[in-house]
Amino acid sequence: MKHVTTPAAMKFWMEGALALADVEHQGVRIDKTYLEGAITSTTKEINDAEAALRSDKDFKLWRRRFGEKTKPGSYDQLAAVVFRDLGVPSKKRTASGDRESAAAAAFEGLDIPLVKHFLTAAKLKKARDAYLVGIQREMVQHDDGLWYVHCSYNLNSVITFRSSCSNTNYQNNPKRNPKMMETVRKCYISRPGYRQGELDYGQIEVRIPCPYTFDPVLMAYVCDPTKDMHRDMAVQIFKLKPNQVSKALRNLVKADYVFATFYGSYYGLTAPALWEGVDNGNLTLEGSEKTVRQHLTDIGFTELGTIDDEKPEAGTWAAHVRGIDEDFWGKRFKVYAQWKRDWYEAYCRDGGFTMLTGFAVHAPLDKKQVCNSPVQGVAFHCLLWSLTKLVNRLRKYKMQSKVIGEVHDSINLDIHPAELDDVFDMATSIMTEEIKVWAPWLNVPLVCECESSPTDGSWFDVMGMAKRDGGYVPADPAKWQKRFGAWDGQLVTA
DNA sequence: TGAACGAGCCC
DNA sequence: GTACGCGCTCGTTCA
Repeated sequence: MKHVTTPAAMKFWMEGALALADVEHQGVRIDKTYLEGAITSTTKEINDAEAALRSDKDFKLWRRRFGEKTKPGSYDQLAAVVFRDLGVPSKKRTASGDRESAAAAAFEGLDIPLVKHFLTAAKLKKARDAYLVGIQREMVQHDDGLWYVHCSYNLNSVITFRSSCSNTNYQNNPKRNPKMMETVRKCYISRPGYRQGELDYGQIEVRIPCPYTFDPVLMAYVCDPTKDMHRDMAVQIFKLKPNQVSKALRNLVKADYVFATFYGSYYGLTAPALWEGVDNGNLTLEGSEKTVRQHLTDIGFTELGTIDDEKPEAGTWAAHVRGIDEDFWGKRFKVYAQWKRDWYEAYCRDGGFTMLTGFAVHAPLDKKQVCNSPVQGVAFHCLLWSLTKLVNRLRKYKMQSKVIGEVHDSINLDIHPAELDDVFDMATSIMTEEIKVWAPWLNVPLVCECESSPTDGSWFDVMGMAKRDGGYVPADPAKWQKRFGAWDGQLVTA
């Protein structure tokens, strides 16, 4: 057998399991009073949204079709009413092809109050039932009289050798939707007198491809802090000057083009996503009132173009993005593209591959999985190695700070205020320097981003920290001041 | 009662 | 020649 998991990888995995057991044992403190209030108020909002749904003029069609079986939470029923009774043309079908898709994306660009009320209620129900009620079900009282959840971290359920988390899943708490994020993350609070801390591996998903591919362009992007791949791609895709790229447009390109394309997407999916994305956020050019949509019209893009087996018609947005794809893999990241071909060919020849961390894989995978899983797996292994070191070192030095969670590329802690600088220095040393001894194959630097809440803060309250004059302070002091008042440094208030 | 499915949240 | 990777949890539907 050519590919065999190394004894070192086995040992690493077992030690990681022990460290995660310690994380599970610590648990995350829950604000029980806030949680109960949030469930009550969210329930009220759900009732209001469902009342609006029931009194909508189109709801009589729903009644007529489903009668006593009417369920205002049913996506099946929503699809029937909208795409049959209202005669709205559907853009896509479900995976099985059984019916029209009723996912939120299928209604983009439509202004149907019935749908708006349904989706408002659905989002609120998600927040309440999957998150708030999930936390409530799992929380337990400790001897200190306070309430905690103890999630399970699993190392045996992910084919890429990442971790997963269940009961409840700490790894998918809302972050993008501001209201949902606030509602849910305020449940997770610090132990009395502690701070919520977060240690992120910055850009790890574009750094780990470097030791596999040695792509010089990618390596230059992650080694030079003045370079910005997402901004560059926004400039190219939207034909702008760098200073016209807003943060929101950069984020759109980052999520819906760069990452999607790295993971194996293509213009057939990314072109429509960008086309609709500029309208969803009503994006404008930086320092201007002009919308990105108007800009696209001005430079001649007035049609998305069709996505089918044929090449999209010249002059359409789809044809333009197709050209971007060709440049992306054919020129900009051509070394990465060649690695993908070589790596997949070797997998087919050998019946498997071995990750940089020594994990052998023999599973039947498609090309995307073969090329993505060694990157995602190894990115997580860097996190797990660091987490294990940190857990063991905090114990060794009898420190009071505790690791309480992990989200693939970040570590969450309850940090004792007196230990704030020490924990951040220790973590930075482990995550950026000591890791190089364990991972000598790293050919680009790894970076650690430190975040903290005020003392007694919640997960909602964490903000970026920066080291100045030997100690850590808010990276954006004005923002911190506005939200929390004076920076409380390492003052011990408990 | 349980499984399949569709949906939506995370990295 | 190909068409976004990996999870967990929920409600609906149906056997």
